[in-house]
Amino acid sequence: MLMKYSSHDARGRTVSAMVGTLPRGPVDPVLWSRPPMARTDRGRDKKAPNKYEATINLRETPLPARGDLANREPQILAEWDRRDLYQRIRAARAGAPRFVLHDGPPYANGHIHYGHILNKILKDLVVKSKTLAGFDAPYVPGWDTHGLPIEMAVERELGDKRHGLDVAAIRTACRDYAMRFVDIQRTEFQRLGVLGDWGHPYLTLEPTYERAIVRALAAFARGGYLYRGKKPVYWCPRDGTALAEAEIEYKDKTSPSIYVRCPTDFDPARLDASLAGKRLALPIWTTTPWTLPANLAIVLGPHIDYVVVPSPRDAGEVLIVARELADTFLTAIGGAPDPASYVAIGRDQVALLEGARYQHPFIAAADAVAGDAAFRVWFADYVTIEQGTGLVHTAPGHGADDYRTGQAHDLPPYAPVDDRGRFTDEVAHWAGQKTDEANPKIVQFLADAGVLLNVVGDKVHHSYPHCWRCKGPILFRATPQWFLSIDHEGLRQRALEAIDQTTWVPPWGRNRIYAMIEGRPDWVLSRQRMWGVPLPTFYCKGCGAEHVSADTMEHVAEVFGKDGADAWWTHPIEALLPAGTTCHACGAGADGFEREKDIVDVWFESGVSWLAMRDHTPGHDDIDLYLEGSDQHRGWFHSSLLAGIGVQGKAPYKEVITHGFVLDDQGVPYSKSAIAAAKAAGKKVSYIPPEDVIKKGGAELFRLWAASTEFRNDITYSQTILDGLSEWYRKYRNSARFLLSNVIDFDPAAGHTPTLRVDRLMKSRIDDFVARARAAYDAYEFHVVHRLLVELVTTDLSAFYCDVVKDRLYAEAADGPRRRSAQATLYEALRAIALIAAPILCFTADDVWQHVPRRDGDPDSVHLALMPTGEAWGEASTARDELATIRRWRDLANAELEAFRAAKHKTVDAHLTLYVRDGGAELALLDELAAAGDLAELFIVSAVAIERIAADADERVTVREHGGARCERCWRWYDALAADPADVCERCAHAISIAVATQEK
RNA sequence: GGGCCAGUAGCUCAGCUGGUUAGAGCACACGCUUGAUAAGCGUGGGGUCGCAAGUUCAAAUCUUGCCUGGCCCA
Repeated sequence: MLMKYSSHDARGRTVSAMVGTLPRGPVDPVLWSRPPMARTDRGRDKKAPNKYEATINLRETPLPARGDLANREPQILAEWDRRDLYQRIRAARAGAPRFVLHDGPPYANGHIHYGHILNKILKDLVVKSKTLAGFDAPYVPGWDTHGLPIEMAVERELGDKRHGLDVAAIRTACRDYAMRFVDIQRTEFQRLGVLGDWGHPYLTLEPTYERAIVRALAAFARGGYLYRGKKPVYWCPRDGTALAEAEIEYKDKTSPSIYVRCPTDFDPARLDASLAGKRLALPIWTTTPWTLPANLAIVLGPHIDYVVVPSPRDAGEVLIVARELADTFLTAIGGAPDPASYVAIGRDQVALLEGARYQHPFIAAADAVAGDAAFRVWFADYVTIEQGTGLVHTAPGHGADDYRTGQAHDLPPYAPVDDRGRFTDEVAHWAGQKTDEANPKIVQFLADAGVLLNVVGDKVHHSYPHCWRCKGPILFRATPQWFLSIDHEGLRQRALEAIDQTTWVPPWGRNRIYAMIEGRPDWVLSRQRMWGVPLPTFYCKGCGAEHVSADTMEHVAEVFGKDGADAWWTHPIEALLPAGTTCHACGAGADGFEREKDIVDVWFESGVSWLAMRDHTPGHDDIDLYLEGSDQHRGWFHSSLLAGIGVQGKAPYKEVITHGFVLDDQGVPYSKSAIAAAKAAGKKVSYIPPEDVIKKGGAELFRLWAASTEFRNDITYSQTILDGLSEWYRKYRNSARFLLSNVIDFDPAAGHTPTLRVDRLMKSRIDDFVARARAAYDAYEFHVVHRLLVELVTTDLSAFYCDVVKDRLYAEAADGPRRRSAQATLYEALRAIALIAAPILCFTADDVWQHVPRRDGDPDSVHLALMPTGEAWGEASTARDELATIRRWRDLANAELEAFRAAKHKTVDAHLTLYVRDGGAELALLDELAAAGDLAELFIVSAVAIERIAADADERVTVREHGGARCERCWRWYDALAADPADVCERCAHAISIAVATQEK
């Protein structure tokens, strides 16, 4: 076998084969190996090839210079899939300490966006880093598949066809729709390199999941948390159905505009002495006269300034009104604005009105549904001074704000309007009439009663909610809903305690969710929809009694577990009830029951995912971590916590991590819609579709982006950032190539260790890096890992160690101790940067790993490997100090060499003199390095001399031409060269003889 | 309007419990190299630490207010 002057292409391979250190294990030639870089373009070099170049230890690496990630990532993914990498990791970590990250289910609707990308990659960083740290860290993705957006999308797709379909058929269409997007999103998530059990995700529409939902409800029912109450919802009187926020369209509408005075017996002199002897009335403004029969309170704003104005109709009466609205108010009721006549009322005096009684326009106090609590003045933040009077007519059964006020002051959500929008018999004059029919009659009635301040027929044109289906105006109306009581059995308190037993990252997450739980009202569980899991309750057709039974629910749960929630609509009612069920009130049998029509809030569904996982994937009973965007303090963290407390008495998680939102460089949320809106508003913004990035630079870029940013804050995304990350990627990849090409002939089993001082120092630096990177992974500080990697690769390896050690690697005898010592360090560096980067650069690190000479026990994928432990430099570290010394003197020398180079000299021609202060550790170190003959290498010059100077003299470096003779092989200058060949140095002569001898074997 | 959070060079990040001329990488400029070459090395410029008060011998670091932005509510 001859290789002495063989072609460049063959050389690397030949040497490698000779020492037998090609990567062991299966190597797929198509995927993992690329032809070595052709060097035929060398002919273009200005200089002729060095005659000794063939004896230099230049190796090739099969790792291509360019990532070509857009093409290679899919190949690598296919390879992972073919080798069943995820399941092999599971098998490899069987029995190891478990770490369970529980996936928050994205909604199965639409393609993934940047928020998803960030979230899934962060989760993958956790899972991969835990796996490399030795944990058994499974990842089972999930999807939220029920709910209104899907149901609405399906209704749109079906169009008029939906009218002929029964519930089961529509639900089937919803299921198909959801599954379509599960498949789409699964493909998109997998493309990001996220490893998980993609073949068996958890889905909220699976029968076992639906069973878990009902089981959780049963647990709450057993504890007595469920009750039926009333709450205002959007209601379409033509379709006879409740509507969700998303089903509302705002359109302009003309409505009556009425100002109504409500007299009080409150003495206005208490507001201001000048008002003594007057009567005070409260003017309210509304565009929905039909809600007046349900008026139970008037609300003022605590932060609004009020004035008292004279009534234009009645000299003995004064009206209180928001100062800002006084003029428009008086104009509207036919008076003349006269600021001089206004009496400003201090906030403290206005506050005296709290709880004051007023007289309803047409209902006597004795007839009030709320008894003594009705018809009083309260204060609330939602009062504005945009329109009206600054005094808000409040009907707890007909408005969301009104409802809250009602809750706060023991007022019922009174709504005497039926499903068709007709007044019930409770309403004296207009019973049976539709609200829009009754409106003008009510206005006339008010005028006749002398409480209308403006004139009959005043109108207002305003934006008003309409039904998305029939396009008609909607009502806000309290209807019966199922609630989960938050304060029953101390649920709220126990949830708050559980918050304090959970680790929140970042720590302020604790305060955020704490405040929300502390202040939240009861949970409205029911939704008037089809696409979900029914609330498993029944009603007795005979006596109307509710049947809310934990035993019945558990029975229903088992039915759902077998047949799915469709059973609610398809099975006979007897199949849904345990045998022998009777009405607790009248004793009627199962055939006398009817089933609930409402379904469960999807937040309750996702809130029990931890419970559903127990049946889905064994070993998920003990969840460590939830990781979602910070908006989930309100959402999933919140619902999961309450479900956890109610069902098992503790939170379903031990630790909760949140990340911020993806914003562009101007702070605009990075979503298609927000970017479009910002664009419309004249901002210079643009949206880069994720698929474009993947096509250009691969998903690895997204992973770098997610890892390099401090995710607990909001995260900026821009082309500039991607460009910067691409640069770093190239640096990483090239450095890995350099390392690979210089250890390709290194046999890890041969027992070489770093022996030279600088090699040992560098090995120590790598150990420190590894230890710190691991600590950063433990703290989920991926951006710190990223920074550590950048610092190690750019500063320590590329700019320092690799540069310095090149001479030894190339010029020393291939198997010489000085070269092996360097290789031993480079080998550790290579392993370290592959293993530490693996969670982040999951494709590239695995690619690199394929070419790393294997140690016994090394797996075929980096993701099956274990991270090294490393050893952090302590407070006092001689290695750190010594490296700092070397780097500092290099900096001093480099500054001097700048001028030397400017004078058309090469650095390697230089002879340096270091003027080092006597008596210190620095001098000792430099002396030692000089004695070992390693100093010239460190400065990449031909020679370095040391001069001792006084301890207070100025440190400096001088440079001059070395002179003498230049070695034709290593290009350094010497005082004398070798005898044979006569144009190289002694060292090179030796290396040549060894190389020739080896080749002739 | 309320709750929570953030604001350090063009970009991404350091800067611990307040203490020397605020650091690093990338980007930029200039130079070197051609044995990491669609690479590598060196040198250099660049920051009112969001703004304003205050506490202190001393503040990017503590306090207050304000501005800008985000999330969640209203």
